[in-house]
Formats: sequence, structure tokens, C-alpha cells
Amino acid sequence: MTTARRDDPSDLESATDAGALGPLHAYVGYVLRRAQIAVFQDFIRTLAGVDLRPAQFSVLTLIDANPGIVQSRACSALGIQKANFVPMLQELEKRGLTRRVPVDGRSNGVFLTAKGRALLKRARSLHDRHHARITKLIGEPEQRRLIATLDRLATLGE
Amino acid sequence: MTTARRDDPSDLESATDAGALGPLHAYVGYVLRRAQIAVFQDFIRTLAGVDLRPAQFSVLTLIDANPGIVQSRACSALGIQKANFVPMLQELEKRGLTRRVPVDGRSNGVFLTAKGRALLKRARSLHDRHHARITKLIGEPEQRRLIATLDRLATLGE
DNA sequence: TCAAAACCATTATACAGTATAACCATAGAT
DNA sequence: ATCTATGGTTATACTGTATAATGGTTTTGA
Repeated sequence: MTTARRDDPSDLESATDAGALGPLHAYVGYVLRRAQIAVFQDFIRTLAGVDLRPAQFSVLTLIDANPGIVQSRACSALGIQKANFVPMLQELEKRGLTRRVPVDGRSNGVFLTAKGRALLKRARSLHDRHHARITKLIGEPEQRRLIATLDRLATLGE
Repeated sequence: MTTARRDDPSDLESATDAGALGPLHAYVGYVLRRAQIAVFQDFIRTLAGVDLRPAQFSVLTLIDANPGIVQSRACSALGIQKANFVPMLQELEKRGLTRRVPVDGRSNGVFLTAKGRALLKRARSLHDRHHARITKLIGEPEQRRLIATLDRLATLGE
């Protein structure tokens, strides 16, 4: 499974055949999407050992930074739908990583379990390698600049 | 029952509540994803009049720049699976925008129809506004820089 | 005080995007 | 002529995202 993956473009410059894209390579949305897919793939491969997908990692990270955060607030912080957050938490809870504690009759505070904290620690160390790979690829100053620019782009919907 | 329940966060600083993200805002993958979603949403809204999603627009653009391109090559250029390209083409063909022409017993060249070219022209003009909005938001030199950086990031998987 | 309104979590559901495997037919190579 | 690689297709599955509807709870303000 090491050679001849996909449709083997061994004679093409990039694995996805960068030629012929025409105007596409000048479209921010298109290039953004391609980059995001590549980064996520690297993330997933790197964190395969802890079996965490990007969304799960971000949820654990958020909870760790905000212990007891209420679901609805976690959702608005992450920009996701509360309806989609429920099965996510159910999965994490089934794995013993998180825990929901009612704060009043309708709200739940969410916490990491000890196991969740331990896993997140391992995940962070793996994520560091992923992050370092990115930093090495684009350079640290450019990485800061990139994040600032992406932050501005993320305000488009507001 | 009729009174439009509102989960409407219109009174929050940012629609997605940027606070409390902890380390997340320093993670390239996370910020990249958020930016990509925002840009795509703006794209979709802007091109709603021609009923084209980003993937469809990119396919039409690719075909326009490479008339008669064979499906498999279009897939590798776009970095998508040939299996997923088929229903996409079926949809575009059903709308009378594209056309597949056998070049030999197994390959199809793909073309835009006149209608497809006309629609793409309208789509481009809408896309220009979307693009201009982005340029205005981040500035033109930064936009060039951004694309260069994203191009590098897209090589992560190779 | 108490009814209306807003809020929280949940379920159900739908759709786009992505991925793999299996298949058939055909082209290319030896 | 046979074997292999290629191109397109179907089927399928899983993730992510979006909306509507529901039950229960808190908040409100008349």
C-alpha cells in the first residue's frame, strides 16, 4: 500500500495534478479548501494513535480551557450547531473522556474526565508534531501572518 | 407554535463567539477550517442566483479552461475521486451545462454546452463580487501572499 | 402569581462531501 | 492472444453541516 496509491500520477508534478487548474488557483476559496483538506489529512494521520478527529480534538481542547462550560456556549464558541454537538458528546462520553453535569434543570456543564485529560495530553504531544511540520513548511512569521489573515476571513459571515 | 423561536445569536459580539477558544485560535488547522467555512458561505450566498455550489463552479471553471478534458484527468486536477465525479457530471448534464463525448471506448471528454458557458459567465460576474469582498477585507498583497502560503500547505499530503 | 416568552438539550432527518470496493468494458503492452 | 492497466460507473458508508420539532426549564413582566 505504499506505492501506486490512487490513480498513480507518477509522471505528474503534484499528486493532485496542479496543472490545468486555470483560474482556480487564483481563487481564495478554492486554494483555501485544498489547503484545509491537506492540513486535516495530516492532522488525522498524525493523531491516529489517539483516535481523535479534528472536531473531537477541538472539543476536548475547548473543554479543557473552559471546564464546566455549558453546551450551548461551547457550541457558539466553536461555531457549530447544538444539535450536532449532542452525538459528539455522547461519543466522547462513551469513551470516558468527557462528562456532563447538570447545572440547573436545562443546562449541562461539560468536563474532561481524568482519562480525557490524559488522552488530551497525549493528543497534544502528537499535535505538536503536526504543528511543527506546518511551521517548518511555511515558516513561523508567515504562520502568524497566516492565522491573522484567516481570522479576518472568518469574519466574512458577520 | 408559530412565533418563530429564536436561537438567534444576533446579539453576540461575533456570531460564533470568538472568546474562550483557548489554544484553538493558534492552531492553523482550526483557523483554516473556520475561514474556509466562512468563505464558502459567502460564496454560496453570492452565487445563489445561478444555483452553483463551490464544487460545481470549480468543475465548470476547469472544463472551460480545458475543453474536452477527460474525466480521470479532471479528477486528478481537482483532487477528487473519480467515483464522486460521476454524479456531479450527471447533475450538471441534467441541467444542460456540460456534455460528455466519448474519445475512445473508455474515456469521455467533457465540454461545456453553450448554456453552460453562458451560466459560467454569469457565475463569474457574481464570483467577482465575492472575490472583491475578500480582497477588500484582507488587501491585495496579502491575498497574493495568502494564496502562496496555502499552496505550500496543500503540499502537506505529498 | 402566573402565563408568555426565551432557552437548553435532544431527537430525527436531510444533504453535501469524501472515501473505498467492486464491476465492466476497453486500451495498451508483451 | 493474453495479461495488465486504465476509465467510467455503481453501491455504499461515514463525517460534517443544517433545519425542524419536542419536552422540559428558567426567565420575564403584566
